[in-house]
Amino acid sequence: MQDELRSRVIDEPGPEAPATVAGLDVAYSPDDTRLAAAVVVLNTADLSIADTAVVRGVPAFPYVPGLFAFREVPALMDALERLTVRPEVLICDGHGLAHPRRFGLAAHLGVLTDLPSFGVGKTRLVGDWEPVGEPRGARSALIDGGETIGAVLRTQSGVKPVFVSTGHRIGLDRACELTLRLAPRYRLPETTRAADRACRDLLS
DNA sequence: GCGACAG
DNA sequence: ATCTTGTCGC
Repeated sequence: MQDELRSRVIDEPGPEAPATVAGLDVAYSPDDTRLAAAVVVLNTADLSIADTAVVRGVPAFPYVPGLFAFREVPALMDALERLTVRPEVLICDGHGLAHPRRFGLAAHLGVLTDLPSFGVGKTRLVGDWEPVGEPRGARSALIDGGETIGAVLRTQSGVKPVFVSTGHRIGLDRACELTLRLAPRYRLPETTRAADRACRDLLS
């Protein structure tokens, strides 16, 4: 299914200066029987919240590295459908093309919604990289099988870098640029932080 | 057979 | 992802 859907990924520069960006995240109950999925739309200009959609659900699939999207996509699509404001870019918690078959969660959601999308992951799934420079904004190419599949980006000096990879209808440079703009103070972009809070709140 | 393995 | 324990820094 991933090999099939991958053919629908579009490689283009993407929006120059999106006015709205959405963060997506999922939280689980301790026993793994329930979950909450959130999509929070932020205004890029001041990082204020433009819209929020949160839904309760159940895991649609066990956690299997490489098949992660099948676990979270159903609930995230439910949340996306409840949005009032249509975001210009989707920023997912996980990888885009930095995946064994080049079709991680961010690419999957991008194809299903046909919205520009990319992933910001906290740890690597596949790929190797050279040490990243220390200052904020430094980046190193994430390489797998001889091709660049993403970037290891330092969003804060002296803090562990994040893994940025494109999903659909956006280029890596713009994805990194946006990630930096959305992470003025913390390691993770405000989109991810806002979504993480929203779904965690609904779960508890 | 052994190590790696998004969230 | 979630839980636990401990340390560092503002």
